[in-house]
Amino acid sequence: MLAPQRQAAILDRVRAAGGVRVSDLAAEFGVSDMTIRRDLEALADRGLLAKVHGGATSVQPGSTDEPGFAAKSIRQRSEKAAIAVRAAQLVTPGTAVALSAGTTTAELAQRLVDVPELTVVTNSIPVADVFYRAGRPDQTVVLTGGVRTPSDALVGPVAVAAIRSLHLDVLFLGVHGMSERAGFTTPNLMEADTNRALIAAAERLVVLADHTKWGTVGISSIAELSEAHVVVSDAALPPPARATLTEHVEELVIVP
Amino acid sequence: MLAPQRQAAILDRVRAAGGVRVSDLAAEFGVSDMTIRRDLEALADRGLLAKVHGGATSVQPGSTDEPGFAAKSIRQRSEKAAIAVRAAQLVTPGTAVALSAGTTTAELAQRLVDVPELTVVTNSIPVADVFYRAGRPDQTVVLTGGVRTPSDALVGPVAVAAIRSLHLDVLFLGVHGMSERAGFTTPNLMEADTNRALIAAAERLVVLADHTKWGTVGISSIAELSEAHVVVSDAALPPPARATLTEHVEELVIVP
DNA sequence: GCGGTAGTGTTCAAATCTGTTCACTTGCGT
DNA sequence: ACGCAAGTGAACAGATTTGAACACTACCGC
Repeated sequence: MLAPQRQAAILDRVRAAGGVRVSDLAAEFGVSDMTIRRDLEALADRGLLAKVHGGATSVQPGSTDEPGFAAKSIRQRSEKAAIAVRAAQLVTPGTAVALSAGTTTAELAQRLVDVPELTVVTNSIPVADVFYRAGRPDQTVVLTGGVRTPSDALVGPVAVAAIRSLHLDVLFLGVHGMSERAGFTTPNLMEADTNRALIAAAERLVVLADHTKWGTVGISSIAELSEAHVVVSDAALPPPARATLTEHVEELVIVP
Repeated sequence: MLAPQRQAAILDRVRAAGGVRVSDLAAEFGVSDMTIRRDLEALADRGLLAKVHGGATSVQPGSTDEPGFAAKSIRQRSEKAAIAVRAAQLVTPGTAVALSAGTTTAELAQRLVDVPELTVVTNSIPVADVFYRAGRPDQTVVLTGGVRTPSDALVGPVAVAAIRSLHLDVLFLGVHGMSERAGFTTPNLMEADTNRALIAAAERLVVLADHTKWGTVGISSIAELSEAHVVVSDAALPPPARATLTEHVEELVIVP
């Protein structure tokens, strides 16, 4: 077995089990402890796991801040952050806003903890956590109920029923794909249901989608392009996409 | 198991149950008391929990509580654990159970992750977390929505509405106080509403209450004593309390 | 108050893990 | 053929973790 293969396998083990032991890996791959240690050191240098006495553990997300998720997505994250900053400007103090589940909306949540008198409705546990940790007494956070998906969203009939009983001023929706034909889409059927309920409960719809989302089509449609009032995206969005979006939505906001 | 993994697991337990005992953890992880103490010390140094005589508690309540309260709650933990073990025996695989918020129900949750085909409804984020981390595909966990209280319970109209749409076989209810006159009580008005909704949605009501709860009266009544089908308590419950409870409820279960 | 029980921290030894150094093999290009 | 760089294994000294013993302390019931 080649070293890069072995390291990839180690990484899988760490991700799956949460932690590995040097001695176990050495026995399993039939190499010496030293070799495993060197593998772990290489992986730790790339920020893919954390070396500890006796082995290694997966890097725990959220413990400190955002320890390098993967080198390649750094740039995309800064675009998401920029989109979140711009979207935060669309929020008026004292209103009721909804945030769907997703990394971009989680980023937006961080920017909204300073908005006074805000009422926030979300089906994302991480998003609710952001506001809860801030602990502002003038803000109200409502978590919709439901069944938890692997991406920490709450979905299903309970979530939909909870959302139906509420009326929001504006929904910030993170999507997985958008195209002229399919509109806004997600790969998760249950999440699509929940998101449609959120759209129905909100006066206005703001979609947050970086340029990589254009042309991607998830299995399940959430809404037509024309249902969005505002789409916030980044400068790398190609001109044809801009033209199509401008045609369908009230306002297309591009962040630098 | 690696030391950092063990410490992370300890932290989870503390957050879920509000407190842990050294001896319990030592038995659970198969290490010596000293090792657990050193883990707790390391975590306490990082401000992640508070060490007390006999174990550790979540760092939250340290600011307002009089000294001694935390230690006392730790000492009662083994009683709560025994109550949880006994209550777990009342659960039939394949049924739909509800768990209210509270440290005792969190303890019970740990005992229920091994029950096959279980559907769990709860308004407690820590309880939902316990099942979510176990990640059993045959179990369904439904989190009711609502506004988050300082004790990580979800309450309010959204929670009540979500619960009303569901029908459960049995509810395990943790209470803060019980007495003949006031029945089962809690100090939190909003939680009382949610708990009443849970009672209405469930066929049977099992109340979990260690002996210290007898004679305590919270501001808000949840239910009459006679509304409970089963009460599970511990051996330190005084004879007069036993007599009164036996008179009102179908079954009084005392754990040794 | 006072004794008994349970919990705590210190100290020490054993076990285990770690990184460094050096030797060896293998594949590659000059 | 030769050098050489990368990868690996072995040995060893030093560091870390763990468990047990023991003297000390805190808490509870009486």
